[in-house]
Amino acid sequence: MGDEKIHWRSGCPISSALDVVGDRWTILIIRDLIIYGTRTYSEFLDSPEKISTNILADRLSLLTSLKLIERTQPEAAARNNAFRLTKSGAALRPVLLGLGKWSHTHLKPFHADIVKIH
Amino acid sequence: MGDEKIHWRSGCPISSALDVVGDRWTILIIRDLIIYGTRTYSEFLDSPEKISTNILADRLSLLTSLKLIERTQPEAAARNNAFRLTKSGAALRPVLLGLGKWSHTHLKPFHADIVKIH
DNA sequence: CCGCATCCGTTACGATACTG
DNA sequence: CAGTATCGTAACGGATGCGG
Repeated sequence: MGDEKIHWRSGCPISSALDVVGDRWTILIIRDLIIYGTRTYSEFLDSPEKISTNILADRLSLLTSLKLIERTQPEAAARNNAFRLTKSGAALRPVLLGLGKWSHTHLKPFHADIVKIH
Repeated sequence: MGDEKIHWRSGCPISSALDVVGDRWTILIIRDLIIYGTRTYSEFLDSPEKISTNILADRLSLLTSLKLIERTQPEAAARNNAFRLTKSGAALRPVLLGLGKWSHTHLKPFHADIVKIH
């Protein structure tokens, strides 16, 4: 359920960051939290990229175990619950903004439909 | 071989950036170019994370077609060749530095062996 | 209903062997 | 040395089931 141990490929900090967020979906979940204020499981499912339920559950579990996100009411039932960023997760904001800016500047020739955030 | 079309999941710039560099290896190749001055195929293979030959060839081909990197001597034979960043690829530097900094600050509790770059 | 877990076909990865 | 071919394995992705 997502909390299987991470395989750290090296001691390089960039490599280690990718061992955590270096897949197609994890950063999108963090984007939803940082930029769009997404909070619940079904709100994440509504994002335009259409993550599937098992992947979402797996990543939420992993991000929780690494303390990038946490549940707003740890004691409450799942249906009443929501997620929010921790300081650690929120600290990824400049990275995401940098990615978005780079994308908008350098990927336009290959993907004309890229829009600006906000 | 790597230049198959990219599937753009949405118009979101962050999502689009991940459609290009959102896997475990692509950013490491760019890291090698930006931070360690790696230039040749065999030098990439020597990185501590040990990318395999087919993945490396595939990613180099993809990054070339998207003009994040280019060959230093396009006309020369493969064995005499090397890669370098284009402006577009080099523009990812702040993103990589941000990732490294985040990692060093927030991943230490889970991976004590993280070292600093340089 | 909502938040997952499970099943299962398909795709991507990763190690190794091999070729020009 | 710079790749390509092959093939076993792991991850993904969609459908569905199920408990609270």
